[in-house]
Amino acid sequence: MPSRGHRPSIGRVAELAGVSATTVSHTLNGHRPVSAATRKRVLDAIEQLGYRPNVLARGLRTARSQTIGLIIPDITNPFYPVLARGVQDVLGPAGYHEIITNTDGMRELERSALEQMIARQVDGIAFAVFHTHADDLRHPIDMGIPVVRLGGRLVQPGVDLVHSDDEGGAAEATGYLLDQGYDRIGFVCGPQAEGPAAERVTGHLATLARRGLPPEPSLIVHTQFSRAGGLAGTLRLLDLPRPPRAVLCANDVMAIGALDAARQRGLDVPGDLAIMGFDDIEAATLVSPQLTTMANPARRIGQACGRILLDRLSGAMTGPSSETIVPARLVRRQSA
Amino acid sequence: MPSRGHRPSIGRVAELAGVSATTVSHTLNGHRPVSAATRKRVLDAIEQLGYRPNVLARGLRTARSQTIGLIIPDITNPFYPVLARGVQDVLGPAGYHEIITNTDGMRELERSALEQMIARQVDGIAFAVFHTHADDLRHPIDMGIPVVRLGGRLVQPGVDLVHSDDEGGAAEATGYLLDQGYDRIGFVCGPQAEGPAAERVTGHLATLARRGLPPEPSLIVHTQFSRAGGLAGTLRLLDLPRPPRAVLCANDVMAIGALDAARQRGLDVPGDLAIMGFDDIEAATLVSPQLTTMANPARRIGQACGRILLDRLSGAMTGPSSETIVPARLVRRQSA
DNA sequence: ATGAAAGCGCTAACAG
DNA sequence: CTGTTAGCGCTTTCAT
Repeated sequence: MPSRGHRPSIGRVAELAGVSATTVSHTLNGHRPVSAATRKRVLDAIEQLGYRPNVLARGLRTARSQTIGLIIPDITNPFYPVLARGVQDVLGPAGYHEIITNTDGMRELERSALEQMIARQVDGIAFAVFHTHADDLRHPIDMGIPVVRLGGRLVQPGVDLVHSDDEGGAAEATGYLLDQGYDRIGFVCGPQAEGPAAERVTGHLATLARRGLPPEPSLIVHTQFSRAGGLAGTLRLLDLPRPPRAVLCANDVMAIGALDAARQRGLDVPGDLAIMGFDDIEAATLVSPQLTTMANPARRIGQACGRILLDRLSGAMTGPSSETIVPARLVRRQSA
Repeated sequence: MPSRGHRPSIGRVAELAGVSATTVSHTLNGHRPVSAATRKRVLDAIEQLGYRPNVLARGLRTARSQTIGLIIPDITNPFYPVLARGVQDVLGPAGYHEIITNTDGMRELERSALEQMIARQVDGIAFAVFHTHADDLRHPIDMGIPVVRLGGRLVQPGVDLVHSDDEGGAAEATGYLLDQGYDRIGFVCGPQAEGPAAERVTGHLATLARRGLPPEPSLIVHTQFSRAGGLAGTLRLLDLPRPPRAVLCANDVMAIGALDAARQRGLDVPGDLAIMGFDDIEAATLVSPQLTTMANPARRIGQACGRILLDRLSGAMTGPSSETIVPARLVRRQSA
């Protein structure tokens, strides 16, 4: 029975087993052969004392903390937990843990989070923040810490980039609606296309162009990234002289607002009006009718991030920077 | 400019500033006076080298890692990120970081997570897992690590307990509906009341009893904890000879199923049928009509947990174990 | 107001 | 196959 409130050290184990600390160390991490008899004595001592190797001490010695830092705006935003889980899918089995810091999008907090990560000797950093100057990442890069940036498009030496294919996703969504026979599609976008939303507009227009369809400026409305915004934007489209029979929204929350608009006008969805969202949030399956949407591949992004970090840490990857684009996936729910 | 790939140590700083490591240490954490002149030289050196104290090394010396472990089933379940954020609200400002482990509800993973936490020298553990034997927590307790259990009702020496007031919340919800003039209330519950759901049934019945209303067994239906379950359960209630005009569901997802049932039967909500949920998930505001519900105080629970951990770590709290019950909050959205 | 030295728990040369 | 020794970066007596 381990004694209360006291952590046994490798030395205590060695003492009890009648061997040196070195031998205990090697039985534990197999860096050199240990005789079966000795191994058993060591293992017994460990068992008896309830010994667990001190990861911090090991890290001090080996200069590897087996920890990676994840810096995000807000774990409460449902996108990030999934991302975090994706990172852990890959890094967890390799013995890494992650520490997460929320910045609420404040630059000062982002910066201090990075310094904290350095102070904690993280082996790698996953940085999921949109608006950051390249300068802010200088310190970790100079320290030789691998940094992966999640989202955004800024290519920067020393920083690997992973993001979803918003452009391709929107292009696919638009193509899907066109294939369903809707030749005029409304697009409900944010105030001014920023971040991923900009790429989504681009993708939408790209498909129209590729299919030889002239872009109608009146079919693209700018509004808020919210349920109310989606409602207002859709109503504007429905009030057009020749309203579209299908609307594509920049995200699911706006699409839910579009459903409100349809209900308000007594339109059947998708009979009278087809509505598509983007992201595949949980609520997409909880509204009626359920939303057809492009699944934002948060988990895959996290996994890709984890793999890159692992490759950097093992030396399997050495280039100055890479870019990984994870495809969005069409999720059909409205049988239009 | 800091040199690439090399972390300066306290010794390097001391050297550059022309003082001893001791003095650098003390300028940093103010454990003894340092002359203004010296302080400036040290700070300059730190700035120049881009030095950050190694938290791991400090922890090795002080036997405090400034880290707490959070063990949960799945960060992807929207309840837990909010909980985690609550914990950080309190612990973050005190200089603690948290490492999170997902167990997917598997006992073996829960156990190994606990051992990992010990190996990482966490200063405290927040354990949010329903079905765990008291035995599993023995090791951390024996090591003298404060453990807070989140959810569940098991009172155990050495383990502080924090959970939401599911019973009181359901009692309040029932009272609210009665106050609205609904004298017969249907309750849609899970297969067999387990976990928090059991307390919610208890609370519901308690209010009925308190108001002198006889319990009608037929008004309590058992079904699945899902949207489909909520739909089926509500239909069963609506098919009763004297159907209730109000239904209270054990969670929001089921309540959304209840909305489906109303729509299917052409009933206006809340005009013909009032529907209440429990938890206040994001989707509660995204369905139509929005759900009146009892907000599960995840963030408050996390904060309470953080405060307890902090008190235990500072020695401000010393009893063998405590129980904290965080009230659920009524969120009115259907103006019935 | 400042330094020297020891030691936290561990791993990795370097012996044998 | 096993042990001795040094040292990772830091804090903390004990001196001065």
